[in-house]
Amino acid sequence: MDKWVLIDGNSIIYRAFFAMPPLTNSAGLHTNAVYGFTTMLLRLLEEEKPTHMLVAFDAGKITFRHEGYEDYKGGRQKTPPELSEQFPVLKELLQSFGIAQYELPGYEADDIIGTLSRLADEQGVETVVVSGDKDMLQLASDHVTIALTRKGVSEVDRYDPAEIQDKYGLTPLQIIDLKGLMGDTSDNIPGIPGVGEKTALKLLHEYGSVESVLEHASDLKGKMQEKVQTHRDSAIMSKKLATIFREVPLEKGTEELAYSGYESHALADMFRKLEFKSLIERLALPDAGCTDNGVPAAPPTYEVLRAGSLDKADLEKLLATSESLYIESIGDNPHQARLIGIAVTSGERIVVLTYDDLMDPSLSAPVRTWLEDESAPKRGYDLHKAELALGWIGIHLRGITFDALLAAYLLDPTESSQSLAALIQRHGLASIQTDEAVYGKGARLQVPEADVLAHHLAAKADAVRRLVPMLSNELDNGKMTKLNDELELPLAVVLAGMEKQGIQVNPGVLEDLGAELEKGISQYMSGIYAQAGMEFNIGSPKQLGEVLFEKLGLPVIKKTKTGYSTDAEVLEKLEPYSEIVKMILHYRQLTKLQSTYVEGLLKEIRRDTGKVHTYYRQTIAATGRLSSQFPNLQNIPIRMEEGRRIRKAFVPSEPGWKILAADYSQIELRVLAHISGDEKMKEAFIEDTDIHTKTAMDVFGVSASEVDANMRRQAKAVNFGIVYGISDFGLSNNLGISRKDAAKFIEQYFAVFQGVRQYMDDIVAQARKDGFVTTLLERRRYLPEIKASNFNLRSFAERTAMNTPIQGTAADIIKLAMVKMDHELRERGLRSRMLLQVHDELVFEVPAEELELMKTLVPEVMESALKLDVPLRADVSYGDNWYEAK
DNA sequence: CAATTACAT
DNA sequence: TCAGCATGTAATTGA
Repeated sequence: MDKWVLIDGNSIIYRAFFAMPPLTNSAGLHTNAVYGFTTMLLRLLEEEKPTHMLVAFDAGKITFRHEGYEDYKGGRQKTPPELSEQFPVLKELLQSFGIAQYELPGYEADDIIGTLSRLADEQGVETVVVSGDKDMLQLASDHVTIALTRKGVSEVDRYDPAEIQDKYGLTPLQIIDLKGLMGDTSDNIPGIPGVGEKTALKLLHEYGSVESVLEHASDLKGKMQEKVQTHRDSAIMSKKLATIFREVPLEKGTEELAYSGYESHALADMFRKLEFKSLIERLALPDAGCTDNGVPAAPPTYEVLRAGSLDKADLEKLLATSESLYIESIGDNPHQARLIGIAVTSGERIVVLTYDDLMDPSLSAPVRTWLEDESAPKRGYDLHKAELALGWIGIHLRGITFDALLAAYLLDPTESSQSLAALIQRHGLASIQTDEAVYGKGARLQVPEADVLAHHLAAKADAVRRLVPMLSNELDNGKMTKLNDELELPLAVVLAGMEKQGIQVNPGVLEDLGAELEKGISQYMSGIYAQAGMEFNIGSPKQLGEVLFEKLGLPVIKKTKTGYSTDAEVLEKLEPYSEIVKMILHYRQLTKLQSTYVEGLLKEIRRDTGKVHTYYRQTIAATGRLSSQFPNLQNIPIRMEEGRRIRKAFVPSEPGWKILAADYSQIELRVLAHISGDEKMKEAFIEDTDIHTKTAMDVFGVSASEVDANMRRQAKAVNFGIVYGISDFGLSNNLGISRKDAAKFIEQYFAVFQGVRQYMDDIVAQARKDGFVTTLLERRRYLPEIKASNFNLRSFAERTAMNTPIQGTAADIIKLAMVKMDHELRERGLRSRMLLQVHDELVFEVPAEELELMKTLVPEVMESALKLDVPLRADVSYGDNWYEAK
């Protein structure tokens, strides 16, 4: 079976250029676009295994489209020279790959591809068209799928006609009509001014084509009719321009597109010229001067030793001079992860112990001693996870001095992958085998034979050894060394301690609650069935939608991509129409509590200890917050009484002890007051007044006694909005007022808190200038999209620029408090234990005799964690369980 | 595996 | 004109 892959060369190289960071070889030649293109090619070759392949290019500037419309592609930015110089390089590279390329004067790449895809259709050949241009969707058919690049170049979304129908409700050919109506700024196709994608789709769903829309123009309402009438010609011309010409007189036969694999030497030479070292290794291409084919690239320079092959003294010596270690465990939940081996490097010597080796005291005694030796420095990757995996088999990891995962997270917390493989790639190190290749995946996951495992772990430990100095250096450049060494690294140890300690959960409480919930659920269920007049799966939004909107004929408020929306917001609006709606809301509430919190939590309780052990992830949230998994203990209900009762199940693990909780009051607004320096806001906190009331007073210009509940509520919403990076739309949604009123509100707010406005303006400007924002402790977040031309992307980045320093600094502060608190507990020899962190709250279990001390110590530590221009405040409470500690 | 929904701060 | 408030995890459904 033949398989064709047709690539829109211009489109892809353009995308690649803008998606990749700048890259040059030592001769100063820019190579980023070619590099991006190449990675995409390699992926396609692997995934599609084409028998025929073609990269089509636009030839020259003038095409037949200019004959009717001179401004076609007018107003386009000139191609930057950094990109132009890469075109000839790409063409040369394609030659080395042995991939056909084609261009024809007077036609665009689209037309060439359109013509070939028509041939493919006629001959029934499976074909994939690769482009960054949505126009190409018009070529989709039973045999032709369109792969559109998504965010960068290596990721693509594939579309066949069914998916186009799903996404747009259009046939492939109607994509042309879509363009005819909405136009395309990048090609300077006008369409109908004022008609965007939404409107165009609505029209097409109604009338089917541009021509039909024009015919029925008189049916349209007011403004819309006017627009369509005045721009009839434009619409027709736009449609013509958007139509891909599929009858190009090709001079090439399809047999010339045959692809039979690349010749390693030619490709290797090309890659060397471009200095794509990682690709040479990835494809195991031959070294220069190496005559025969298939010689593996750059063999590892290190020596892999098994524990058994070293005598004790030799092993101890190696450990004493260790540079890095890698500890491997398999499984998502580190508390249940299976430890499978450890590798320790010292220069070019790497010793590996498998799990069995580690369980054999005669082999592993020195290693165990070393792992637990606080004074023996350890540099590794994800040692937090490792500490847990080791902890559960009775080995206490001590002396962590560097963690490549943490460092990578600090360097760029939004990077999509912080996996070791990704770090290796980003730093241009020799790539290693994927875990999937070594361990398999899913059901076939298994630990390989010891020798294979040893080599894999050695490769990882070696990579860590090479990464440490690079990452360290990068931290230094970003002024984050202190943040790393004094906050995140110590915190990782504190977290592991809290997690190993766990929190006691009383299953009886949950079971009783579960039984009660069950009763309520079945009552609501029968009520809902009765109202609906049928039984159906209430948990299925699809079935629920059918019942509500078709059977019962309730008005449709909002739609999702797949059907009717049935979220709480919609249901609340539907409440007046039918009794059933309220029952559904209650039913949802109860089933959520039942499945997530009662059943979910019960499943996580350890049989032996009666505790749950969450896992705090320190390298996930872009702002620096922690996240919690297995189970998530950061979203246990509190607002609604029914849910709040879940907290009664969280109890002290020793008789007579209490649960003590302390939470920061308004930490984010205090942080904002500090970093913005806004005098009014600082004053509010210094005087310790209720911030929302104070805001209401100032914004509405009334006295404290005149602030009613509604005014305070609105002020509170504005304060929240401010923290999130406010927009009039967001606020209007939240308060249920018009956008205009919301805008007025914000204006009044800023008139009062001028320092806040100044801060918001400054931080966005700064983000635009530097490309990133920072917290008080220099935690960094990059915001490349702040320069995007797309309004949504840019707005999102702007809000993030406003929010991240606030939320991130709040995260810094509580992390500091945790490290200090841990220190205090040890220093003072207290038995109290820190158990949980919930963003602005810390939870402890405390023996009776320490209660009085802890009631003052905990808030003291929290409030003094970081000195700001406004005081920090923490409120303490305690009780026999988490519910009582309120 | 993506989409929807809902819980927390 | 368009579109739309920050950060997460988890359960469930259904392709």
